[in-house]
Amino acid sequence: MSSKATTIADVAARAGVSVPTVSRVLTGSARVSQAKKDAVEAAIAELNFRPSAAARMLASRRSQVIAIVAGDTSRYGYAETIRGVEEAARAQGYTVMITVVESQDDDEVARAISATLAQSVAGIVVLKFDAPGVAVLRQLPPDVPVVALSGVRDVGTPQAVLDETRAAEELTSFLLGLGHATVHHVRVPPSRREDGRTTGWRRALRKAGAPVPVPLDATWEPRSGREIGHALATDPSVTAVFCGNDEIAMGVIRGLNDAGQRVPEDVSVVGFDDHPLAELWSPPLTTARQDFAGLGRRGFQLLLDVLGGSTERLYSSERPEVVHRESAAEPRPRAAVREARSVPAGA
Amino acid sequence: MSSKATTIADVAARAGVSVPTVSRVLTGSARVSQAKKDAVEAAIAELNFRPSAAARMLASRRSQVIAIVAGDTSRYGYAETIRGVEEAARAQGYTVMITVVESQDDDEVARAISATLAQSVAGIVVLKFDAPGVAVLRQLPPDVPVVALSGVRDVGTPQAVLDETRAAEELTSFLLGLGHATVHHVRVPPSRREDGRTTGWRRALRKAGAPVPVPLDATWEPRSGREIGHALATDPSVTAVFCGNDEIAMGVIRGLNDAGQRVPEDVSVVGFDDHPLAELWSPPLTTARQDFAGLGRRGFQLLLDVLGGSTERLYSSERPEVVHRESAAEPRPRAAVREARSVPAGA
DNA sequence: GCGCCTTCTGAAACCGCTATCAAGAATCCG
DNA sequence: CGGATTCTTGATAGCGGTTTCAGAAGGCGC
Repeated sequence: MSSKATTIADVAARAGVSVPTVSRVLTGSARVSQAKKDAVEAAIAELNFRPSAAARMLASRRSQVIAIVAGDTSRYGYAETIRGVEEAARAQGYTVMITVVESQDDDEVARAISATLAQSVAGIVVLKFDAPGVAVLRQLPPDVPVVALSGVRDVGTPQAVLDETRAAEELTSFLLGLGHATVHHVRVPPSRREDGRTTGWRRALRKAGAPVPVPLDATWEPRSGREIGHALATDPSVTAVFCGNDEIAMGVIRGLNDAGQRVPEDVSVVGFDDHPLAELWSPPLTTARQDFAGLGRRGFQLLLDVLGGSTERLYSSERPEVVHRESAAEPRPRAAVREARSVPAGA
Repeated sequence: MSSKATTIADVAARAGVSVPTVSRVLTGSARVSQAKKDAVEAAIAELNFRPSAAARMLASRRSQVIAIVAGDTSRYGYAETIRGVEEAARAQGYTVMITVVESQDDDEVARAISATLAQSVAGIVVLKFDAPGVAVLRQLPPDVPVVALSGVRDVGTPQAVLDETRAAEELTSFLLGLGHATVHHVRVPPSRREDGRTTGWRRALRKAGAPVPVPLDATWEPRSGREIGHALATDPSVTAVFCGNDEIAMGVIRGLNDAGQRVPEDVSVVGFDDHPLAELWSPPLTTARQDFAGLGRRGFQLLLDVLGGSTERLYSSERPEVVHRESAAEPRPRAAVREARSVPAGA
């Protein structure tokens, strides 16, 4: 589908050299006299020749395409991570293909893997943020160069991680340190039995000897947080809430507000990710900043290492930084809580 | 990089048929006796054979890959549109490749086009939301199947559009109808000299005979809206603001709030897009709902029509629906404005 | 039972490029 | 100055499929 049916043979004819010589200047695989090189380059320019990636791939058994396999492409963390991978790949002359895996259903996972592998990609970056991602990773043939990107370290595959467990623990401990008796948790759909964020939260509570409430489940939709906020508002033991991500936190805050609770005066709410709108929300969200684009870039770099045949321990971890803003504060004293509660709810 | 070096020849040998026969069952291009067909299918399954897309492409000069060319991948509208294209493409067995064009710089545009075309794609979907997208569309060789996705209709290329001009006009008129003397406008980086949203806004003001303030320019960052909000707060003639997108609107509202102005009591603010957080914002945003994913799906469908050789007028337009929420209200009476202004700003 | 038309099927060519290899030209050395 | 190297270069053989094309088989009418 290239502009014209211009092939390497046309270029060779125009430049008065053989086909392999053109190939050599194209790939730089061997020396070519300056004169012929110039002639070839001129011919390429004049003919506006573009080598066919398919033919190259076939002949050389090498490819400049990488695939990103993900359960979603448009949600904040996913989109940012993809952006990071793409940027890094582009900088190195790689093209990126995207495969979406809808579910962890065997057929769907097999379809996605098939579609990806059929393209003769050089390597794969799997976004292991959710169950489909995990499933793909498990079913991928073992000899395919692959890097996993996620929030929790796993054995096996080379991977880049944002250590959400540690960050969640820190965030929860911070809330506890403020004087809250415990911290409730609203989680987003987990990638496995338990998310790193949930683990970190639980760990912090355990360490502090605080009671561990049952986590509440939100969907990826921010509005699901709102309903949970309504529910939370009816429970006077709720004074601090740790949400699986900022969007859910915003929903929860909204729900709490609907029910007349103020944040952070009545309830503290923290999120996760440092979404671009987190700082603009009222109140501005205390959260853990996740550098998704950076995760993507690190992931691609790792893939490059794998492709280069590196035998080192291919692993890169980074810890999200807790960002203190205004959605978390000390709990109000017991008496004050009662009092506030009897007052009609105001904006 | 396929799992094994399994080729069609291996399958043929295993099934006891010739190579072309295997190819025939693979592509369904010609009848094959049921017996051999079964044998081939069994062999394919046993060998876990996956035909090489590169080889197929080369031999058949056809491709099941489409490219999405976009100036960005992670911002809301872009990410959603990409999701829509990908979904529709996947449903039809197409694989999608992504090419990002950073700028409208000639070299960069040429690089992106080259990278895309080298992959022998079946067709291209260009996100014509910004200047780089427009530039790519202009420089693409004329014989490449391409569909443009955007907010303003253009001549030439087949395209799917979300008619933002009409929606912007409607939104602005609505504000005017509420009693505002004029509507200020904060625009996002435009794709051309003037955006559809800006045009619609201007048109509504003209029709109503209202003064046309100079538009203010925001970047894509929500926080840039905040600064503009601060500036807007100092101008008493500002009673209604139409923002280029919801995120900017949120920033503007935040900025207005910082300066002690309330929305919608003191100033009405409307956005554009109906971002998932728009309904959760305080106040919930009045905006125009843009179905980006739908745009993407329509775009892919159009591309399929182009590829099918359709000669009809390939064009699909949809009009965003105005969503009425609480960020827009009648202006307060003149006297009241004065009075409010003399009161110290409070949260 | 024979010629003619369908169906199936395999041999061979080819898609556009790279890898291998050997030949010819240029350069070097004692 | 002859033989040994070192460079360039083109012929040739694939890469893993698909696409003619023609032959082999089976079906039909008379």
